[in-house]
Amino acid sequence: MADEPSKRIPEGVIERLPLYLGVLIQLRQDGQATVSSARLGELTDVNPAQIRRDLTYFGSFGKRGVGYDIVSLVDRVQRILGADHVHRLALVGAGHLGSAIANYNGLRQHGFHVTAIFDADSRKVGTRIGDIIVQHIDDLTRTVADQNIRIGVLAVPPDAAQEVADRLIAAGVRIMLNYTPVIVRVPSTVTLHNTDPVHELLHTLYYLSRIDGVDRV
Amino acid sequence: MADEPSKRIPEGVIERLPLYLGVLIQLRQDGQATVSSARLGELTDVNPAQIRRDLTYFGSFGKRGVGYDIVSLVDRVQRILGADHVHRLALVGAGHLGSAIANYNGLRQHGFHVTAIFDADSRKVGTRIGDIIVQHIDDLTRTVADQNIRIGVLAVPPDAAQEVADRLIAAGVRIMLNYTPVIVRVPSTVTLHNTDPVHELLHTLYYLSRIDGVDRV
DNA sequence: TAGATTGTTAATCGATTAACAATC
DNA sequence: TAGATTGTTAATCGATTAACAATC
Repeated sequence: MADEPSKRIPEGVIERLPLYLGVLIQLRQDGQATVSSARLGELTDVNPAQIRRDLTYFGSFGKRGVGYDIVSLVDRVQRILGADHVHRLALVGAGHLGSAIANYNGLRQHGFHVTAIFDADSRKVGTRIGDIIVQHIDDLTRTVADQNIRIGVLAVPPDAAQEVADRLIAAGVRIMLNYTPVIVRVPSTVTLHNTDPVHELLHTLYYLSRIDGVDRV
Repeated sequence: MADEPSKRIPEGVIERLPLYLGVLIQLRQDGQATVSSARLGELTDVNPAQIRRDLTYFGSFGKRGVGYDIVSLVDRVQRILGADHVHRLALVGAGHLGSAIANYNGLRQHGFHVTAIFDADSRKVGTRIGDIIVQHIDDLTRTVADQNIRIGVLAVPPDAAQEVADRLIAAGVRIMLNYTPVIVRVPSTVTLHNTDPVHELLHTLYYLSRIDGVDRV
């Protein structure tokens, strides 16, 4: 593969690529042709030198004196991330959170297609969220395997999290997004990403208590 | 303040504290009295030396040969983060995502009380989510100021994000959780945290494409 | 050419971790 | 006491950034 890295790529680089991509797509939509690392730095709050360095891990995509061609850079970054083709998603949990995720347009724009939704509540089974009919969770293993789905999203109640995760993995899922507060155990072959609003709030909260006195109730 | 740090605390330390806290609360619930950094390391996937180092930024809370007293460590970490008292939250957007957040129990358990919900859709105004009656977004400024709310959550459509953010900040919000894919601009006095499932997926996706061949459609 | 901006080096900065003396 | 585990130092590791030669 042309984009295959020669050295180990720092985690931080991979975290920033989606950020660059988002801004680049925006610029492309605005009809811009090229962009400098300086401008990209303003738009993303990242040091321009860092942007240039991040990109050179994968090749040299810019033109000295000019900048980066936006259309081709979008293309390169998408290829690096593996976002240049469609990925099917299995969503487990058809509650408010599940519905929000299934209806979120941004996913489809980036090639993420939710093609299966599961719930344990039989009253929800058979209802539709967008184009997809909710299936019973007992059909998870078969459907995920049949559709060859590699990405799973956990939007279930906490006590179901680990069991559902195990089932998804057994059915072939390799990437999991966990929207549950539970610490889910996965084998090292699976990439797990946790999103808990509590963690995020607690984290930002620290800075609040330092900045101003805070009203202690 | 007893917990006031003497040196600059690395960002990573603050990010890990909520993780430790979650596990510690779990252990407390299980009736454990003490925990070693080794055990905490297993449960959080963090190097034990790092846990010890992280904690010593704020004092020495452990006992050599014994470990850490769980009850008092929970207390200390909560105080460090500012999670030892109640924080009111303003939630903007009463759609699926907003409902999911408002109904999420974990928030309340950590002292985060959603006390105001706003929406621009007049059909939603007056309806109830949990205990809270949805207000029209035009009441945002007054309510947020009156209730002295410092934390805002953006769960609105993308094109409304920046404007709502501006209103929240003008009304006194200092911490913002952005569940919108938009890059929101905030003054340096405001702490912003972005959560976009697309970014998270793109990020994990990179590792998938390296691990196995991936089925290119 | 003159001006702009990349790609890359080298210096700096900061974070992680191994190791161990202190001590419960 | 002997064993366990902290707190802390020092070494390692890795990431960020300033600076500038290359070059469009």
